[in-house]
Amino acid sequence: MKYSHKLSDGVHILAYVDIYQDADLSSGAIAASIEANPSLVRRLMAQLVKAGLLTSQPGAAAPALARPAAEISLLDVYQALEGNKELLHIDEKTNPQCIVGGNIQASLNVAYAQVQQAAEAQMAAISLQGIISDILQREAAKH
Amino acid sequence: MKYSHKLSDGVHILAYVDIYQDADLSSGAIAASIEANPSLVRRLMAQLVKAGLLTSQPGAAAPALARPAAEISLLDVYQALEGNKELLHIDEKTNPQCIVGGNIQASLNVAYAQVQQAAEAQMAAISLQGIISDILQREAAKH
DNA sequence: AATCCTGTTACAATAAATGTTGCAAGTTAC
DNA sequence: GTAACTTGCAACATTTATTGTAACAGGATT
Repeated sequence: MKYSHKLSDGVHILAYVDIYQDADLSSGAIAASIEANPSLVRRLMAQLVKAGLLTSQPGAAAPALARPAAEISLLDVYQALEGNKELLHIDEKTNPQCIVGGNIQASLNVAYAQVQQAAEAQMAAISLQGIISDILQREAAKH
Repeated sequence: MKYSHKLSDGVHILAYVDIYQDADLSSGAIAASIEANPSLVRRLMAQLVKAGLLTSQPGAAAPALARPAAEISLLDVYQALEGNKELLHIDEKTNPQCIVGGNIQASLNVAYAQVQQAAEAQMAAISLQGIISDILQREAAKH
């Protein structure tokens, strides 16, 4: 399959809404920045709204962060857009009559959960505010 | 795309080789345990051999772990089969003329590298021996 | 010599992602 | 109040990384 960049695009949307809050915040404008199409942006925004990270108004291009960027973590965005999607994936079709095939799924589930937890702890430690500040610093450094 | 279970299948192969070392270790026998096809198993085994985790002999069904299972980590297997594949993926096509689009790739690269490192540290802490022991314990608990 | 095996390649099929299109319904400006 | 925008949602097409399948040269075993 293709690799997902929902998380990247989701962060992009939230950062855009924060940085350009006094400019055009239509899905078309944001899509131009992501170089994606407005429909995808609206799909992602709908998920961010549902997860309580963003507010929006039907009919009006007026999205806003639902809470301060410092209180939104990368993990919040990940879970909003990817749900409980695991980073690593079990092979769910193994031969149950084999010692290995019959038990490895359970064993790997434990191991993968540990990896997932480590990754999520790190994602929780990264805030949207940190990313926005980094973006603005990089922009300032260009001039 | 499909989700990759190369890592799961790779661990499966290594565990199988260790547990069934006195039985049939042909790619067909291992494939039957994974419920995959022998060609896939041979492809994965070739990568494990190249990475120095497994030994094999052309023409003879005689694979063996290249070093003790306690000295093979989940990270070793991951890197053998997935190379340097990142768990999270940047959107590489953003508008460089936008403050967000022009800088977010670099910002997210840093953030994602931190997440990757946390996940890899956890993978490094999980040994093949640990997984094999867990498999054998689960099997024993069935009776 | 016959039969199995590995190692490798090329191509087909599958599945999860994004792209595209269309439209009902809300909002704003005039 | 109507024209021109917007969001929100759904259906379908396209893309692409994966696994599946088939074929075959060459080594190993009996």
